[in-house]
Amino acid sequence: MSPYPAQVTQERIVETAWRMIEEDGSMENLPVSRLAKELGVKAPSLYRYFASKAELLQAVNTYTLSLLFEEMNIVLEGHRQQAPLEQLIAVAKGFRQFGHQHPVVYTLAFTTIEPDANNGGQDSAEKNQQFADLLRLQALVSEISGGTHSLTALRGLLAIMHGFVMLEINQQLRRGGDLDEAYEKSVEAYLRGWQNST
Amino acid sequence: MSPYPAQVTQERIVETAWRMIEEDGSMENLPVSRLAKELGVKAPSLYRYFASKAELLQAVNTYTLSLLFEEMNIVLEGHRQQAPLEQLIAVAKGFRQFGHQHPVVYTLAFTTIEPDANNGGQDSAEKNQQFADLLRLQALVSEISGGTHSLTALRGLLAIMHGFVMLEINQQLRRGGDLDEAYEKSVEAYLRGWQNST
DNA sequence: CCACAAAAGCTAATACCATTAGTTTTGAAA
DNA sequence: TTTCAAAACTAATGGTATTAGCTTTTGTGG
Repeated sequence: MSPYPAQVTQERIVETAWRMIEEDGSMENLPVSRLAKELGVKAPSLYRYFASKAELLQAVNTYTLSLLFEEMNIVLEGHRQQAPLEQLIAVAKGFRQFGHQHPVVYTLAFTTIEPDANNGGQDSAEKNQQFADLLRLQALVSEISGGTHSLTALRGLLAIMHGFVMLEINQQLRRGGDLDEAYEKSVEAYLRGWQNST
Repeated sequence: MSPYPAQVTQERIVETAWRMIEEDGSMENLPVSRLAKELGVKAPSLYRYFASKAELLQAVNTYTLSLLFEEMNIVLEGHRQQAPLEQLIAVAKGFRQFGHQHPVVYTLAFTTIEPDANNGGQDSAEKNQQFADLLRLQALVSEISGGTHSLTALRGLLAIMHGFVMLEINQQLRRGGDLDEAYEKSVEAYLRGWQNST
């Protein structure tokens, strides 16, 4: 069909970059040249697929978030029959586990400031799906906090999950003790706190 | 005493870098050459004071954390007479305010992985002071959670504060609503959750 | 007042990286 | 077999951190 069939695809570039960033353990230590070599291609060729390295990293972040949300959905599916509190705790555990499994790309995804009006109307179905996932989570939270504060309560839950994982990844919680337990107990305390607040 | 008195000091380099990083709004867009020019000096001269740019950024982070802890202490001083819950809420507000006022250096300080055994025994009094500050905070938390879980409860508090601020800075909480209120309500819920857990 | 030594700064060079311009290769279709 | 457009390549540009080696500065001791 096409003269000179492509040797790489956007998807393969993104997934390879994603893997290499995580393996290298550093966010910025992936020269385009090294990525290109891994793909069996020279560096300038990649600029046919991405306008800049920043745009590539943006795609990596989108990929990371899609994996994270997918993981959360799987967890929810596995706990369908349980009470909202148990479901939320399960989600929280899955969230943290994801952060531990992919600390570098996780951090990258949550610390890159995406230039707002940059991508005109790229709602991208990705974002729509993630929005729906969050609504689903909010519905669960709502059953604990009551509907009036469900968005507020969801935000706090996201904050405590993300904050804990980030502090752990950056080794800012090292004073001994069981961090697994600290995480679960904290999430439980947070949700319990919303229960008693008509 | 010394022939040829220095035109810059470590302290001035760090504080200038700190200010420029925040003003530029980007963590890595501060070439050593630009920092040097601002200091009225050429780039290589700075290597007399720091072994590498990474080491300089490390010093910037230490400076950021010292300001943050100082701020928290000021808040505590101003709320001496109040109940533990009010003191902790005040601290939480101050923490978030600091993050908003210095988002770039804040993020940098909390996302730079410091190579553990790098600096041999640099306990540096800075760290000791911050450790003492955290103990003071833990004592307050203890009066709500009970002593048994005070470290766990403190960790959760740090997580919710840091997580919320980080999500805000990276614009990952944008769905309208009052974020000021969401933050305060979430922190309150969290602490309330620890109260009922003998 | 003068010379000197060492601290501090400077110039020049190296190696690396992102990105661009222009050229070459490839394979399907005519 | 010739053509052509996509895709990849080579070569160059401009910017960066960092190093090596030289020059300047100035307090101090003669």
